[in-house]
Amino acid sequence: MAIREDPSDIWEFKRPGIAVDVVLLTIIDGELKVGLIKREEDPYHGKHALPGRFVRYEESITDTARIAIESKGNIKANGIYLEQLYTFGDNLDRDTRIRTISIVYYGLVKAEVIDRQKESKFRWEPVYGLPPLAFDHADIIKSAVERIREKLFHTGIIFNLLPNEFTLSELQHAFEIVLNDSLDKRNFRKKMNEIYVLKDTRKTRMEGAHRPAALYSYVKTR
Amino acid sequence: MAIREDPSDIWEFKRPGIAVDVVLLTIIDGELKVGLIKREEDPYHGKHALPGRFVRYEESITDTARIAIESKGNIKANGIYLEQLYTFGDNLDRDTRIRTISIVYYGLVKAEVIDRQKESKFRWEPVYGLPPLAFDHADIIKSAVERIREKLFHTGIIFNLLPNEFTLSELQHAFEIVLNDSLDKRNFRKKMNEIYVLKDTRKTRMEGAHRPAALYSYVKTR
DNA sequence: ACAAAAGTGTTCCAAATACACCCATGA
DNA sequence: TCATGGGTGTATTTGGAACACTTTTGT
Repeated sequence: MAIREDPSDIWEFKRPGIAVDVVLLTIIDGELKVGLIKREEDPYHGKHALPGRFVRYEESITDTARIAIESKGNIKANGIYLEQLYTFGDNLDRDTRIRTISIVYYGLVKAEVIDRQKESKFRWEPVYGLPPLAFDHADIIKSAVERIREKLFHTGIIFNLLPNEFTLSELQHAFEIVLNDSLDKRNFRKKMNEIYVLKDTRKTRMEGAHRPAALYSYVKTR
Repeated sequence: MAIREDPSDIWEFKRPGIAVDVVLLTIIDGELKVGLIKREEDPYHGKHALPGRFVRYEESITDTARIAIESKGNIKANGIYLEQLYTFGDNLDRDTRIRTISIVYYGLVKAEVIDRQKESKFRWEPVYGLPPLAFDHADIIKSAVERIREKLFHTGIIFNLLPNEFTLSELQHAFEIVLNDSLDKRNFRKKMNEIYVLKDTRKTRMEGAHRPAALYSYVKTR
C-alpha cells in the first residue's frame, strides 16, 4: 500500500506465512474460559493452543478469524464480538517449520451460543488456571484479558458475555469474573447508571428463596 | 504457530503480500511532523504516503520497520522508539495491484538525529495540516497520534521526542504539541513530579533576556 | 526600569470509595 | 421465622482544575 518496493518485486522473494489466531473468551459456570485446541502433532504435542487459520489471498483477516472460529470451535461466528489484539512476527522460530506471522484477535462469546459437546479437540479451559500451552499462547491470553479489562468501564464490551436480559447481580458478577476481583454493590450500581443506559424490562427473575431480581437489557453506553 | 492446517499446506494456496508501514513522528520548529514519501507512481501519483517495506522471510517485523526507516527516511533507526499500532488487512483493494496486509508501526524520533537534507522524496510534513495522502494513511496517522496521547501521562514516551537534557518548559511544550492543546504550568509541573523521576542536572540554559531555566534529564516513570 | 520566561501553593470542585440496613421470597 | 440474595443513600477521601505573583536575567 505505501511507497515501498515495486509490488511486482514481491513475487521475487520468499514470503512468510501469515495466520490469524483467536483468543475466544466466555463465561461458563461463573468462570472465565478460553477456547483451546489440544495439539496432536509436534511441536508441543499434547499441549493446548489457540485456534487459528492461514490467511487466504481472497479473505479479509476478520473473515479468516471468523472462519477459524466456526471451523475449529464449532460456533456460529456471527454475533461474536471480535477485536484485533496484536500481531506477532518477531520470533522467527515460533513455528519451527515455517516462518509465520500471527495476527491475534480476541473474541467474546455469549455462553448461550457455544456448543457444549464433550469430547472434541476444542475445549473451554479456565483462564485463571490454564493447562500447559503451546508457543507463547499463555502470554497472549493474558494480554487479551488485560485489554478487555481496560475497555470494561469505557465500552459496552461486557454485554458480549451476557444474555440479552440480565440482572444487575449477573452484570456485576461478569465484571468481577473478568477483573478477577470483587466490587462494591452500591458503587457498582451507581456506576452502571452513569456509564450505560439500561432498560428495565419490567420482568423479574425468581430463582431461590429470596427476593426476585429485575431484568435489564443493554441500550447503549453514555 | 497455533493449531491450524498442516503448515505444509501453506505452499498450496496463494498468499497475500505482507508489509510494514511506519508513522514516523518528530517535533521540528515547535510542530508535530510526520515523515512521508511523495509517490511517483500510480495509484495516488503525487500524493504522500507512509514509508514501508515488504517483510522478507528472514526478517523480524521490527527489523522490517527499522530497515524501512533507514532506507526510506535516511535516519539511523537505532534509538528510535518503535511500537506496533495496528494491522490492516480487511480492505482487499487497498493496494490495487496485489492483496497486501499492512502492519503499521509508529516511531518517535528525536529531532537531533534527523537528516535535514532538502530535496528528497522523504519529507517531514505537519500533522495538523497534512498534504493529500494516499490510501487511508491520513486516518492511520490520526490513530497513531491518538495512541500516543493515551500513553503520554502513563509512560515516558514523550522523552523520545526530546533531547537528553531539557527544560521543564520544553517538556511542557512537547506535551502541548502532541496534545494540540495548552496546559497549566503549575499543574503540569506538579504532575511531572508525580509521574516521573527527573534529575536536576544542576546546569541551566540561558537564552534570551530572562531568567535561565534549569536543565533536567529523565530517570524513570514512577 | 522594563520586558520576558522561570518558578512556586492554595482553594475549589468532582469523582471515587467506604460503609449498613431493609425488602421480598421460599422453605 | 429464618435464610438468602435484591435493593437503596450518605459521608469521607482523593485527585484534578483553576488561579496570580515573585524571581532572574538581558537590554
